[in-house]
Amino acid sequence: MVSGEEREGGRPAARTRGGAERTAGAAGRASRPRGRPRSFDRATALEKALMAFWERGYEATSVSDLTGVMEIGAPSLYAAFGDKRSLFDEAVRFYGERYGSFGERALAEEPTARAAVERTLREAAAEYTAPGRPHGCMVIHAAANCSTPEVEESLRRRRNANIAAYESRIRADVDAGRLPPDTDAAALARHTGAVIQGMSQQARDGATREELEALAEIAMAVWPRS
Amino acid sequence: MVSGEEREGGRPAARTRGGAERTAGAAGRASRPRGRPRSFDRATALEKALMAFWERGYEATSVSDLTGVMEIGAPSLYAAFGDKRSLFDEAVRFYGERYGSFGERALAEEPTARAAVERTLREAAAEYTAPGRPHGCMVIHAAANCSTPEVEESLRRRRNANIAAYESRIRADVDAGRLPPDTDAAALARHTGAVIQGMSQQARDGATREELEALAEIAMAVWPRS
DNA sequence: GTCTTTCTGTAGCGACCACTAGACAAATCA
DNA sequence: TGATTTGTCTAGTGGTCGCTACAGAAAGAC
Repeated sequence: MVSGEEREGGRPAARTRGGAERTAGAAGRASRPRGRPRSFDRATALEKALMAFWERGYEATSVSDLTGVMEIGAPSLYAAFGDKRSLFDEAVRFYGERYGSFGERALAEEPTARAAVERTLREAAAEYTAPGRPHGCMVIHAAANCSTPEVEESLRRRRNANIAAYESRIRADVDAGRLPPDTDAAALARHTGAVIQGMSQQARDGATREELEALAEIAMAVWPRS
Repeated sequence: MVSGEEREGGRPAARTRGGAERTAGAAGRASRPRGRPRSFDRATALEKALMAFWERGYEATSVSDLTGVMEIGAPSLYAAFGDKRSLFDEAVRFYGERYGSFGERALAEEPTARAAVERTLREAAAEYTAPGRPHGCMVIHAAANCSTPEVEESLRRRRNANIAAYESRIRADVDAGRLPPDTDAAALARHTGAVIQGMSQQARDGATREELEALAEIAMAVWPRS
């Protein structure tokens, strides 16, 4: 095939030929690609697929659904994106860059973990209910009921990594004295995660009873001191 | 058919003939059921089905999976339970009675909403991670990615009803003076729900941005006052 | 124009889905 | 002993799943 990249299964890899990277050849000779040009825009087709996956989840979105919303035939989909799994992975990556990065941004830009989490929660309320796109977080919802273990595992690791990111940021604030030294960083991070995806989701993802009990105890602090 | 009960589709309804309700006839004549007796215990088969649905969700649990764990043939399943939807509904009802009622019990038995919620959270940490059965809450997880709208709607109403129950109980405590009068009962109820199923899940179920923002603001109260 | 390359549309692959017809088995009733 | 009733077993049904072979269409290279 064109370049040396091949997938493990022997199927040819999805070729990418967007508007930007069409310089080819060895000596920088700017030649337009040979053969019949693609009749659809790859990026917008990917975004349509993302919306479908986000709305209905991985399993419940059939290739027929995808070709419908992307307005292309099945062979074009497979030529451009590989298979359903690869298209989903690429959609999740696109989602992470475009829609799901407000939490990381807050962690990077706010001076304290508290400010970062407060901003994250405020933005999540808006992001998760924004009009014109599916509600909620794609990473949290698209893996449920998934019968493909690899997809489930990949998304689970993303969620746990998010919680770990909160935890390390909180721990850094504790070490720096911006939070009291007796702060239970792990439990606090799990509380933040709980407000985002819930105790039940975390239990499915391997949290222990002790971890959930610590989360529950901290959650009680929101109650008024009478 | 045996009795007048028929389903709308014209298919015969699932007949129940467990160990307790085998008195039949008009004049209380205790006659054992005619015909070949069922070769499996309906209740244990239902519990096996419940575990499968709880573990994998509705869509991802095929009838083939069900007949496997229930150790019966497909015709026996359909004769005893109707169809996959009916079996799932019955399993959810069974789950609610057997595993998912600790929240309602706490609301009924504890003197204040605070105590009820505190106990519920503590018990949830144990229930959601109990060994020997699937982790997490079946009602929260079994509907995700579901391509059957009726199932999704039914479970969504259950979740919203749970939140409404918390809200009314909190409102009762506010009215009775056991909580400060400026308590935002709806937001507090949504916080409790959030710790159980998360902001994202609620956004999928129709919560508005304003509701989620109120939840986020209250969740910040767990942070230490420095 | 012809050749080569690449994409697209039709049409269909085998596998699995939820579900069931029909023959046989096992119980009660007479 | 039949006759009746009901459950189970075998072996499928039509439908959808993810995926693809193949022929034709549309571009550059010559």
